[in-house]
Amino acid sequence: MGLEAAVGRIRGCGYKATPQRLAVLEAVAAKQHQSLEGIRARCPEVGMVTVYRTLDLLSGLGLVRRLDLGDGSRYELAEDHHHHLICEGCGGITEFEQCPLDMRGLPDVGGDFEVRAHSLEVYGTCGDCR
Amino acid sequence: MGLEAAVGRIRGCGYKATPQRLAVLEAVAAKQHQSLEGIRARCPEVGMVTVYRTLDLLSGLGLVRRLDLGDGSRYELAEDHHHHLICEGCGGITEFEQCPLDMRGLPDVGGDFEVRAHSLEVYGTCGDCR
DNA sequence: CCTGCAAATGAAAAGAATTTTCAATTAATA
DNA sequence: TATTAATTGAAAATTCTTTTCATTTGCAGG
Repeated sequence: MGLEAAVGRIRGCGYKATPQRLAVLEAVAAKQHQSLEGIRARCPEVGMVTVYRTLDLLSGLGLVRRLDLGDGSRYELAEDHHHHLICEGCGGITEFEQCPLDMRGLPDVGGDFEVRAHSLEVYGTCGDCR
Repeated sequence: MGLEAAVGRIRGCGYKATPQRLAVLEAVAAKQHQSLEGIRARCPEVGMVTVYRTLDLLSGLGLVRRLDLGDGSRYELAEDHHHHLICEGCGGITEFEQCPLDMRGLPDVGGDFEVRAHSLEVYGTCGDCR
């Protein structure tokens, strides 16, 4: 999603597209899986409080996704559906698009439970760390 | 895993099986997916600091698992391999054992990346909330 | 069954992280 | 361009977590 599309989404939901909000969004977009600290460093002109509030807002709008991979919160641009490969050696995070799930046959799924989304994290050791 | 087995595991790793540690472990075991607050309520005789330290220890020993399902940290007894079905309506959490993953064919997996574990959370709406 | 000692505990303090408050500013509509 | 409600940011408040350190205790060895 481009910047203008994001502006549209923000305005479309009745919020203002302020420079601070766009700066935070761009900071998140600059690199996937950043911590709050990393994001803050990329938009130092935006006050801390506003960063917190904006990440909440953008998460609520579905523009940004909050991750928890074991170390505090991280954020990523919510563009495509993907999962994470996390190396326990170096902490590196890789994304992969291919979705190895087959929900058919799950007990409740398809019956009572209506699936909206899912998240999958795979932990292990990457080639370099082995 | 029974209580004695847990005591064995704690002692076996060179730690003391104190009443506080057992109380925290039992508190976690009383109900899956409890928040810190919930656990604390089940062992009010144990100091807050000790609860924090004990959960760290038990996680490290692999007796307890820390979850993050969107709202702060939750804890569960690390017994069997299972995944979570999370209802976004009522917040209810259901476990399911069946593992709908087929990792074969994943790009890096099986090649460079050595998988140790994975976690899968499925979000949606349960029957009651529909 | 005692004893000694390193490990563990808990209270208080320190330190982080996050949220609230509120006056001043600003985006967007008419 | 004027108006207005939303937004911002600084400070304060609150909440969460960790550190410190004196006291207590589990448990291995005698």
